[in-house]
Amino acid sequence: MKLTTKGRYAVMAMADLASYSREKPVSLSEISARQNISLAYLEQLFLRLKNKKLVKSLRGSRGGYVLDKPATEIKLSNIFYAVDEEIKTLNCKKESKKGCNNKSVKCITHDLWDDLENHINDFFDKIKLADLIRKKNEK
Amino acid sequence: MKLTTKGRYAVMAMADLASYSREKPVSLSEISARQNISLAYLEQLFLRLKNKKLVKSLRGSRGGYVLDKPATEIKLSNIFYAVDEEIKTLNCKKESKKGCNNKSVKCITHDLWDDLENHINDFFDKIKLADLIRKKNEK
DNA sequence: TTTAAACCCTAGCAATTTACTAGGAATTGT
DNA sequence: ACAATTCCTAGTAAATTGCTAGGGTTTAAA
Repeated sequence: MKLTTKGRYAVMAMADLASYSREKPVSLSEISARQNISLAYLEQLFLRLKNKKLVKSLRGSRGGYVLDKPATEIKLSNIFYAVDEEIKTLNCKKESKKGCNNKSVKCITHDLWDDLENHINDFFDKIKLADLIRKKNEK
Repeated sequence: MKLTTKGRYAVMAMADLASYSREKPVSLSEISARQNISLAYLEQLFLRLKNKKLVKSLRGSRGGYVLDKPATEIKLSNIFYAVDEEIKTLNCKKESKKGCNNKSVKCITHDLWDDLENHINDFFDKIKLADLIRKKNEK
């Protein structure tokens, strides 16, 4: 069970953006340099973040990105969702409450994995981008 | 972020074992049939579970496995650890509290991933095999 | 004493997923 | 004009996953 770079990088980049885009947009090459993430990979992530209205882009020279809403209103779960970082603990269907592994009954541990998924999602639901920045500045 | 079959199957198999091995050992082919997990794959998992003293084997005909300690004393985290299902959220080193991504400073989100890891581990530390069985029987 | 049912153990491998790279097009400030 | 940027799609090497294969060894029971 491990976090992929998609989710990890997306949160890192958003935190970077939130820290540095007070006055002017931040270009991906800046973020790339500061966070050590390849530029082309960042571009892919920001396409999705833009589609989900988490960031706004300013094209052309001196362009870049800014947050599309206050950092206090962006949950980490929003970021994860935007870049398709999925929390998947079940292979049986979630909706159909019975019928796992091609059987007619719910598997023994079905509810367990469901609980785990909720447990993790709660974690990301509770934390806002602003919380990350605050923590960083406190040090 | 997804759970691999190693951890998932191991917990399912252990829950099955705990439910059915009251009087006599349970063979892997029984578990394989009930849980829909390939026999050869189960064998691999049980080798590890045995090494970590979570189950005891009885070889030969009519043999099988039994729990090596009461279901109340087996945490899900023990099972995960036994089969190497790792919870990994960081790619930077955990011990060295600074120095992520080949840089000299801790990355912005280092503590976040650390917290997430603890959050997930807590979940598996709190739940015992016996809890799964109890839940199942209550229904 | 033979046989079958079980555990024991290692190696290998196909399919999938991940983590990118490549290559270009469109936009805009200077 | 031109340099810096975002925009967009494809492709692909490496790693990981989820097994399978194939041979042991042990033991109860016929």
